[in-house]
Amino acid sequence: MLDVARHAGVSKASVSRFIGEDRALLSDAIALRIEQAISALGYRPNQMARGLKRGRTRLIGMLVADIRNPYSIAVMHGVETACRQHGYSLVVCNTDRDDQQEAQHLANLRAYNIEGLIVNTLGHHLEQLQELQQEMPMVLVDRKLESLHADLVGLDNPAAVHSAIEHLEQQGYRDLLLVSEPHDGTSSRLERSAAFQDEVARRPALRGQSLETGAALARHLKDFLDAPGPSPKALFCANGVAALAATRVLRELDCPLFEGIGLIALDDLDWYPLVGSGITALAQPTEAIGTAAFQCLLKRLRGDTGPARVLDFAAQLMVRGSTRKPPV
Amino acid sequence: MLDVARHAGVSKASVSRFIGEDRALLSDAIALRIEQAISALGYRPNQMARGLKRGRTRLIGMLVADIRNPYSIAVMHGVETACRQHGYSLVVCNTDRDDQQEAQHLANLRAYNIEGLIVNTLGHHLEQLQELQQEMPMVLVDRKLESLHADLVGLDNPAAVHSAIEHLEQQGYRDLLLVSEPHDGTSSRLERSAAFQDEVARRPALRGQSLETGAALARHLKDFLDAPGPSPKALFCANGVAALAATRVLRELDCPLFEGIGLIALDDLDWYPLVGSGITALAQPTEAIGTAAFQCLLKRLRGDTGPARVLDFAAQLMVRGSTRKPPV
DNA sequence: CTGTTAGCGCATTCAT
DNA sequence: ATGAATGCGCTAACAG
Repeated sequence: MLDVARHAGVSKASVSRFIGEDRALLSDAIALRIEQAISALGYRPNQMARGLKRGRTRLIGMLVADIRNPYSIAVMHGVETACRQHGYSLVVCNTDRDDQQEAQHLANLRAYNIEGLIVNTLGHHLEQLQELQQEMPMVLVDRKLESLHADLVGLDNPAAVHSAIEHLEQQGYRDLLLVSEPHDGTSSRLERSAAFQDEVARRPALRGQSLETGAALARHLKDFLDAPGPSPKALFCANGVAALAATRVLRELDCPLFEGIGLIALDDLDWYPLVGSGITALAQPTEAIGTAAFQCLLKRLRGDTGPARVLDFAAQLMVRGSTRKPPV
Repeated sequence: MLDVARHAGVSKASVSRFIGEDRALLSDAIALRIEQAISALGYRPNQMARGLKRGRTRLIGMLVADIRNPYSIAVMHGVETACRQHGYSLVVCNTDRDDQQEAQHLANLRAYNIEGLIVNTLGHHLEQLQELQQEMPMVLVDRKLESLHADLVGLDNPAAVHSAIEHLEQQGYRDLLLVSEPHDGTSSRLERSAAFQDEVARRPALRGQSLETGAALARHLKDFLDAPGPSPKALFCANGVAALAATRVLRELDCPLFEGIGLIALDDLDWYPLVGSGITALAQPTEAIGTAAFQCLLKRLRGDTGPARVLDFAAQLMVRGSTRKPPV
């Protein structure tokens, strides 16, 4: 910076003003000389130093539970795009669903003076999160934590489950099985599970049970298929991971996809059309969710101190073969 | 920090030593007092300031062409794990295959004083990359850029293609079609394409052509299927994206998967077993590739100035239904 | 072993 | 409209 100042025959202060938002205060002559000096020397301001001085690092942090989950990726893509459009950079931390890593990453993010945080993890370490929230705005994605009073962005789970069940019932399915990943406290899983019970309870024609993925999935699924009861049967997979696991098991059981059994999944993955007659899905507007999460943060950064917002997005039903031909 | 120093009745320097690697120089008594003061005040050192002073930010940058490509995610997961194990944090920048965004992100990464860079992009902006390479170590993943003299980590493409063609030939396929994404200069695509031509040329029994994904894919693929010629026919998809596109088209053409035609894909995705009779694949050791990329960087950061290394990993053949029952 | 001093690169008073 | 001076939080050289 000193080099630039000397090269332009001005003071560091003027260069600083040129770099920052005070460019209007400079005379055209000086601004021009600085601009030339900058490009002549290939000068790039050091963001670390700027951040240190102003307290604004232009950095947003995002805590992700499972980076290999396509949902997380899609949301993160939305967040990153929005960040860039507003001059922010995104620091992504993946916890691999590990509590210790979550703690470690939270500490790191704070050490790097991020200006805001987007959280999509288990949200254990409540104290740490609360501390962080004193220092910076925070928004929860797909996770509700009542005690945190943070902005919430996610799917309208009851509505999504409603359309799923409604669709299954209309298509003639009568015996439903909810397949989810283990309930580890993730609010969206609980919500979907509760909504499922609820929907089934209010429809006399339907029967509904639920199951968790895991080692015993194959056995339990077989039991479900073999058991007598109302028919036809259908699976409702609560997310992409569950859908993958369930479909895998169906194949292992030599169950023709999807003649003996229906299937609908929450989350729409790019390969769903390719499996069997195609997997019916409820697509989440992941890009919009990501964008909204960043927008929330931005509003807070700009001084909005209103009450915590809750943004619920709607899922879109994509009908494919897996719910189209219920056996009689 | 000053607070901690006062609370412990010592100087900032001692606190600094405690924080950093000079802890051994402190007397037990003082170390203890500092430790207590730190936890009493909940003090966390500011990484920005440390980085500013020492020139070591403990930050690694990674430039990714397409964050929605599972290959990139898998490699990135490997890199991130390795980073964390060595106390580094990873800043990921996604360019969405856009040259301008690549330039922008490169500038940003420099501004944030990252210590090393992992590149998995088109690698246009050669000048910028070369400049950066003066300032920090750099490793290319799945991309060769001769003029850059950087460490290279990736797949042994000729060997991988060799096993693919070998497998197809052994299974009885005779007419092969390579499906890749458009050749945008990506070295791995070129390598795979060249290796394909090469392998086919040295096998008199085989015929080989190639095709790029895009709007005309469906028409071209139909032409291939309908055309007379040696038989049976098989597709070789050069990566996961191509495999998705090709399989989608096969379904649209009502081609039973995979009775009329064989298919093998480079990259193994989690849903391959579920499509038709299963998609045969060559799995890349993505986690290992990511780890190796970081290790290269680490060696350079520790002073290794030897010649550029080239690390080629081997793919592993996963045989599934798509190459198992060639029609007669 | 420990404290003092002097910056890292920049933004911001305060003068002018 | 511009420059000089001060300090952000920390580390490194030097003394002691």
